[in-house]
Amino acid sequence: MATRTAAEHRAEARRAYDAYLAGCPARQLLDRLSDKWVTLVLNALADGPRRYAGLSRKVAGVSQKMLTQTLRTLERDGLVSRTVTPSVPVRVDYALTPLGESLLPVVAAVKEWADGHIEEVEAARAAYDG
Amino acid sequence: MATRTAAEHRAEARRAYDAYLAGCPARQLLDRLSDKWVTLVLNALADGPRRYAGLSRKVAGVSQKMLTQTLRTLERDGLVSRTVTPSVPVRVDYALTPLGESLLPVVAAVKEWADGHIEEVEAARAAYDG
DNA sequence: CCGTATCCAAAAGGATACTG
DNA sequence: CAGTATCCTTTTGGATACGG
Repeated sequence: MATRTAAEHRAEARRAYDAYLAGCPARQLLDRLSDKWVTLVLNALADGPRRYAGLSRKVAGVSQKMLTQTLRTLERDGLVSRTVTPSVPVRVDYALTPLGESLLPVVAAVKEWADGHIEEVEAARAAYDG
Repeated sequence: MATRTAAEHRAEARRAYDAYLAGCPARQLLDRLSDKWVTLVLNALADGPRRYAGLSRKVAGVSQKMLTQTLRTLERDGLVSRTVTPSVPVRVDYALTPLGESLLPVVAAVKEWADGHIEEVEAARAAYDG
């Protein structure tokens, strides 16, 4: 039996990790949800459908590229619906799907926690830095 | 009064956005929480304190660099405590602080949602791609 | 109005080597 | 055991220009 090098050990560990990821889609989904634009866009759709320009205003500072990219991903994942009205100019409405609605309370809770505990966090930072 | 160029408009909008961010620390905190390693490490500490190596095993695939960086940030933000026992070799324990405990249900809910809805998301993706 | 396409700078993050 | 330091690749994401 051949001696195994450290590099071979590492390569094997990495394959095992990749396999685990492939076999655990929930981990990948968790990574997806851990995106700031996802959280912000879902929260922006909390109180009803919005048009593209409306979202762009609500989620201040988001670039066209990131907004479109995030919306496409959310649509593909079944969290957001996209409705095109073929007027001139075209009108596009985004809304939470039932699946997206089921996620909303969760991401809203994250936002609320941030709102409610920012002062404690800042105090901790000041203590740590000082 | 001078005519304002498009570039100047953009620059002003960007300053306004930056100012808003500076005045809204909750937004920055939300961005922090929207980090996959943060979610994973906090969940890894859910059932009690863990040592560095233990966390490294639990959060499979995390590099030393990212684990240390995440732990330092969480410690600075007051979410995780770091306890050094000066034995030989040294022993370091990480645990959730009360503040971290208050956040745990929220991030645990995100994880649970991912676990419970991954099949629906994958079905949506298949429908979107097909 | 609602995007897409491209380029490019900045940041994230893994690999590796080394230390108390 | 629990890191730190460095290099270097990959990814992210903003700016800009253009199209249906």
